Amino acid sequence: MERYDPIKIEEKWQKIWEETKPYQVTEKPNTPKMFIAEMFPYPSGAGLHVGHVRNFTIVDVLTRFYEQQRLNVLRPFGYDTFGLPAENYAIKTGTAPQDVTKTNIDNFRKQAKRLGYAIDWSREINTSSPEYYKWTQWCFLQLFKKGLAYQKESYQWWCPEDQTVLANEQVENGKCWRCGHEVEKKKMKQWFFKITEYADELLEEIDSLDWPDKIKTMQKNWIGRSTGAEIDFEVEGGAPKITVFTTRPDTIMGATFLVVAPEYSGLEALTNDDTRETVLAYKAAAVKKSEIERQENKEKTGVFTGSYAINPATKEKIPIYVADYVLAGYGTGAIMAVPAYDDRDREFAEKFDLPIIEAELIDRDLYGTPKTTYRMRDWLISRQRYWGCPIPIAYDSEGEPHAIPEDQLPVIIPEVEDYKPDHTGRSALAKAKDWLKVEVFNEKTGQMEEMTRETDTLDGYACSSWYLWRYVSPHDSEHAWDPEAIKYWAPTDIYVGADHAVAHLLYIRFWCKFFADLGYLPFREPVKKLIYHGYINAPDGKKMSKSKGNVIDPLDVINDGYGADTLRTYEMFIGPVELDAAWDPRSVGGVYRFLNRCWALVFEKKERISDESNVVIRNKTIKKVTTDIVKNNFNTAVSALMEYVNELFKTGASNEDLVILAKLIKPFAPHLASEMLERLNADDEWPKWDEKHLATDEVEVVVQVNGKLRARLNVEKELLDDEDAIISLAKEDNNVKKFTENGIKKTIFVKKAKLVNIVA
RNA sequence: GCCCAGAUGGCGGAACUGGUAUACGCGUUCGACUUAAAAUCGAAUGGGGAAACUCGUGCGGGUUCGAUUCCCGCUCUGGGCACCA
Repeated sequence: MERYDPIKIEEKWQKIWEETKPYQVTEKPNTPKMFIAEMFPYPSGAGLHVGHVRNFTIVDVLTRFYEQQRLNVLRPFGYDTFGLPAENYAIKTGTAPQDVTKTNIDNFRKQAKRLGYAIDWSREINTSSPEYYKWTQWCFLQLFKKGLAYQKESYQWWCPEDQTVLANEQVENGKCWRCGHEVEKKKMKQWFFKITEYADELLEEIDSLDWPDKIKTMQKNWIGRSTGAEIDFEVEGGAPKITVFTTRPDTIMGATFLVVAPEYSGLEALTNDDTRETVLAYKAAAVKKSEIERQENKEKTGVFTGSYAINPATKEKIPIYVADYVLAGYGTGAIMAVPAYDDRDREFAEKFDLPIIEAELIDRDLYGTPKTTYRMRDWLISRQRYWGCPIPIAYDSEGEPHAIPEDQLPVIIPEVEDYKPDHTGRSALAKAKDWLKVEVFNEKTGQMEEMTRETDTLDGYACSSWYLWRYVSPHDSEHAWDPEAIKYWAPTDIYVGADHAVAHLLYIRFWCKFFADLGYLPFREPVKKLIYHGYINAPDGKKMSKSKGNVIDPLDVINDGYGADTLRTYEMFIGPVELDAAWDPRSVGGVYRFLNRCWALVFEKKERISDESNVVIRNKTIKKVTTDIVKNNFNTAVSALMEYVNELFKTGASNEDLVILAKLIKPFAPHLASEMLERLNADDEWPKWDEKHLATDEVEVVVQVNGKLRARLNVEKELLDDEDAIISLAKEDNNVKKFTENGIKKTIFVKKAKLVNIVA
């Protein structure tokens, strides 16, 4: 008797898929398409972890499900390869990041193939390959040409450990998202993408997206639109007027002082000989404070600048303070303080003994001009790192930036000896002296000129802001994406991931809108449906980590003899897709037993019954599994299959029963299903259910008295249409009679629930 | 502090649109097979009770013939944001 040997059959089918390439697709104009992708992985040296497997398997289940329905399904794969881990490894060992990356990609590819994913391997992309980042640079230049990539000198988050600036989104609790070191503020000239240009559209289109509410809310909060007004305050003694932003212009009668941020540009002009020293010292201290320090100590601090402003409503003379509770990057960096209406202002007023006036409210538009501001800032994209996409810019002798012409792309990352950034604040690219010099046409002088290249590289998020579109024509050397192919495949129908709720998912929307405006994309939202799945924790419920020694390696699970099908099916069965789950080795065994039973039904139990015997459960199971997969209830889809198999064990199985089983299980356990289908001599086309076979001839009607279950009646299906007959049957039941001795007030029959409730 | 999500057996979790709470899996117990064990197969399994029955979905109220589901008020847990004027 043949035993279920997953290792053997998985090897067999993986070899077949490698040779026949059944998942390689091309545009078929008359066939409906489906474009499904996961958030592509960063290929670490550790290889796939169980979270990757959950991510990729969700995509695979959907891919196979729609493929079995004969849709034209694009399911590509790629690697997000720029970034610090490879670079830090390079610094430590002297190995080129290019080489480390290649090794890791090879390993990831091998492991993904071992899991039997239905990937179109001809479309693999790698963000650090020159043929890819050439087009990342092209994207940058489009933004640059439209003025949406620009330079600005400002205070920025700086990670002293990684020697680079960070975007707002990359600072978590005042610490660098990569190394965990506390970040500082540093004044630098940096490149930005003007995402705020699209703030309104990014906000307003959120509601129309088929995305989890959690993510939608996070994005709305992140953009943080607030409407209010800007109000000018004249300053006594000739210093420039101060414009404040407020959401409560109606409270101006109660504004008893002004506060400006430490980084406020006109700060020094507000000081006098007596206050200058203290004010500048306060500023220096505030700027130096780490984010952690700011958060830990929320006690209000500040100093008087020495100047007074005139409240335009009351004409009163009010003092101007500098305090770090006012943020330079929001609004105008200056506020009117209304201690009677604002808790923070009150705190400050109490501490510095400033007047608190419960003044009357006035018309909002009397003294200000309406203004909308956003919490979201422009996206800082410069990184002082070696292992990133070089920014295709060169500077002339005046320090003015010029685009590297598109026909000179890609700007290849130069080879250097030492990948470490030096302490000039420039990346290791600055060490490639020959590379730094480039001849570029200067449109101002009308001449070719030797210029100096930009040494910053792009934030890795730039590379992942357009990769979904690259998948449609990954080897196109003429375009970032082919205009015809993008029309057929994009936008992405289903996108699956577990991270990047604001950053990546906001950036990709921003670029989509930008390129739609340029006419390169025929849609304005890149992702129709987003599946945001939970993490998988260790059996002890804690996060898996190398240091805790509680990491489950998916390849170990496979090689222990369970095989890829068990691993895949288990991870779909582990719980609701959106929730975190804890790994349970014993449940893995349960899933393995289930697959064994599927095998046994086909290969060990040879007696077959008639196709009619199980027609009801068969149709029910088809319906349940189909609708569950559409709703992404993968755990209950697997449960339904388990129930079906348990039933087939009890009743025996017909040939048709087994064919249906194999087809339904294929998205989860494709190797086993292929083996079963081969034996049963059937194709894998997704089955349809027939509504008329969803109920048996005899059905059970539940009888309640006062909402409590008192009897069950078995009646002919047709009798459900006869309410009076059912109710009299129910009343005749002996147990029901016992509870209705004192008379019946009312009866309720619910046909759909097959339920009678008698109110006694 | 603000916003979001959640709380169901010993455990992970099911439950359509307000209609039989605990599907499925794990664990446990018993039985079959075996010299034995493992594997496999079968049965039982929310608490109390001999049973009839009764109590049960975080807590307290409410609406309803009927509430895990809807409403009000709490508690706790997870996540996000956090001096955004």
